[in-house]
Amino acid sequence: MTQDTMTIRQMCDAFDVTPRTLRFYESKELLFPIRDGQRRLFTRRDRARLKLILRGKRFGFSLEEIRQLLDLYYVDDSQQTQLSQTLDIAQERLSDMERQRAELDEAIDELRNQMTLVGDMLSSNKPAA
Amino acid sequence: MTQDTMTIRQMCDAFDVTPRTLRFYESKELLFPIRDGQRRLFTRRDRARLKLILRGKRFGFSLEEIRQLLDLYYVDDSQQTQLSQTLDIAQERLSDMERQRAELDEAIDELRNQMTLVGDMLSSNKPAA
DNA sequence: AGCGAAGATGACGTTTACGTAATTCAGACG
DNA sequence: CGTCTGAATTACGTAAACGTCATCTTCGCT
Repeated sequence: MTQDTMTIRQMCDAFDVTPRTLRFYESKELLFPIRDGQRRLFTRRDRARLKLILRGKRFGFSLEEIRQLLDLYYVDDSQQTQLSQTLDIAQERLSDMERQRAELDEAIDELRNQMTLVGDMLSSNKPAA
Repeated sequence: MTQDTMTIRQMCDAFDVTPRTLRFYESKELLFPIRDGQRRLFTRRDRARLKLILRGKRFGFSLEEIRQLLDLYYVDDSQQTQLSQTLDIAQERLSDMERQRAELDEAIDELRNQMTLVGDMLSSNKPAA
């Protein structure tokens, strides 16, 4: 079974990142590994967060934006007063993402068309050569 | 009617970018404004390209990646030999975008769920207070 | 002729997101 | 006990994408 905590190297292998990256994310308060002496131990929670971080990056979010999004996923009961504010942020992000999805659909269509055109140019000229 | 060419300021107003940005894009060969003396004049083609550049950025592409994509959109006949190679690049980009689209769907779903949960927490605790 | 606004041209500065040593430390092992 | 290995810390370096002066031209007016 998957262990409860992982060393930095295990994390690197599992997620294909460097130790530097993990330490950097910790310094930016995106991850909170516990310590065994001075060594970092990454918990299941850290792994879940890292997964979201890497996804966020693929979407073009900055680490700071990702940090705010992560806060939404890990809400503890002491934050109740901030919840509705957080919800507002989430609503904006959601709108952003839906806009982005619409744009992406459009862009995919355009790219497909363009590729068809280029493909036609290729196939219509080759026979002549 | 929209003019055939635009000054740098008109471009900035139209696309909400700075002059520096436009000059920078020219230096990176993303735009090719013509010159009137030493002044830049941006053509319809530059406008089309800039639109694609800004969209590409929203998708998280680097300027260099965008430059390669732009090449796909502005193919002249002298490039025939490179076309199929370009097509390969396009195919990869397309796959990337489709993967991103799938991930985005998933992320939107998760975010929606999370928001529902948080919303429930809010509405179930308020009455008690 | 003179002036102001728009634009051009360097050139150095800045932020983000790490890379890359150099050095240190702590536990494992022969 | 010496050493090797994995990891930590510190700190300087870097690429991308512009921002921000400081000059310098060049029109268009008055």
